[in-house]
Amino acid sequence: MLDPSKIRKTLDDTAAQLTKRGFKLDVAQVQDLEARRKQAQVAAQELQQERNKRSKSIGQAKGRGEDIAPLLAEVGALGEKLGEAEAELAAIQQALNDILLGIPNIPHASVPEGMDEAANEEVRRWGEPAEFDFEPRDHVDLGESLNAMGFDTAAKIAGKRFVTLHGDIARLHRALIQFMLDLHGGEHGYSETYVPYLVNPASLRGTGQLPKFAEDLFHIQEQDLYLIPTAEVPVTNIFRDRILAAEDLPQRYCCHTPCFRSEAGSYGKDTRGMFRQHQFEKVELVQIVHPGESYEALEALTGHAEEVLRRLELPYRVVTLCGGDLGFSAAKTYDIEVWLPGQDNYREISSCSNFEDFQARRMSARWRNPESGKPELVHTVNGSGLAVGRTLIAVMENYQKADGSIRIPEALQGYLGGQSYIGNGTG
RNA sequence: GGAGAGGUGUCCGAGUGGUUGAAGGAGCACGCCUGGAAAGCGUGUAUGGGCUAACCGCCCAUCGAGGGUUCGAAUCCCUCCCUCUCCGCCA
Repeated sequence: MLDPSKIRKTLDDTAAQLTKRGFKLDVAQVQDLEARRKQAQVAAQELQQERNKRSKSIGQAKGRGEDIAPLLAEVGALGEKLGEAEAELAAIQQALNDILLGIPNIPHASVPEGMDEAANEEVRRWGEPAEFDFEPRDHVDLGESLNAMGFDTAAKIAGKRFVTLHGDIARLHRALIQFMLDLHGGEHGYSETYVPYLVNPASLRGTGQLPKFAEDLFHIQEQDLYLIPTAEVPVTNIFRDRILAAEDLPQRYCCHTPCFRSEAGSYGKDTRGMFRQHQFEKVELVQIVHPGESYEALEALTGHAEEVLRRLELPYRVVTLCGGDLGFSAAKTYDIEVWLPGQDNYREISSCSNFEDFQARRMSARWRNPESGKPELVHTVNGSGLAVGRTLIAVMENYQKADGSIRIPEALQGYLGGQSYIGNGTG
């Protein structure tokens, strides 16, 4: 959420900044509601003040043993008028709040102009895509020939966009999780965390998935709980309604969870394989930082995610998302894209974002600034480090051999009892 | 799941309808005292919002959440959430 008083004071400027991401703010509507809010709020508060004064004097009269009947008569229809004024104010505030909750974050000045991914800017590239002296296969072919991936089986058990993994591929999948957690926890200074996979609506409102993006989530009606679409939701909400001491910043968490997404808006997109699934594993990096340090934190966090790919020796590039491609809550996002020989393309494997105070305001996550002595909003930064399913795909496709076997990256061999190949081949 | 107890400010804790935004204590900040410190004494110390160009100031809201009763609710009633104790069940 943007700062309501700032929107009020710099409405036109705010609207102009939002056009960078293709969002049209209805300035006239906000102005109208705001004017009505002001009028209604002043009216309601004056009536409340009147009520408070009279009630107090009734109490005082009663304390002195006087007859309060005439005072009660005087109050008359005040209560009714007050009720009406409060109801009117509540309705206006509700309407205003609905609009406010639906306004996306303002893109940072360094975010490139543009409306779709074609306008994203590549900032760096690492590694060279390997040359194969045979036609490289994609992970679906590889997985099925190894009898290690079951798309049909998963469809039978659950439905489309699920997978079963077996044997060494399942072990490799698990090893990737361990490897990532050890790297971020052990070397990058993140504290490993375990969280609920079901969350309440307030948590999703805090990070920005609700109220606008309910159709992307799996919802459990009976208890009104949602399956998490990313660990970002439960981890960031650890700090909802909290005030941290200055010395508690920054907070850095790494967290492995499954993620659940309905993929409602992506029918027919990436339907082959396990690139886009309803359920996937991810190791998430989350930082709660001093507002002056969030952009340094974003650079550092992106570097931490990249380090996973460097250790696995997987070629990748980093792009800055343009305004139109930016997620709802983000002020700036770097996508990390890994090379996939099966698609002959770089594909997203991590998304690292600075949300500035957008999420913090929604969830009232604050720190006490010693300079002012007052609670002020923190900044939140997070990113995937990395999406595990996609990393598995990348390892399989980049490390495949002509006979369909897969070499295991050196960084992972220790997690697999020293094993160096998966499959029938010896290399 | 059954029975009971409870959720108050940074923390502990009083308050069961009326000058209570909230006693008292702890903590913290500043001042006095001291050679310095401790102790002692004094003062201050919630959050959100509105009016205002802004400061000062004034006002409104908030005692788990949401409704209700009342001129007036932290206090009474209802619903929900959470915590604790005992019993049952259980990975």
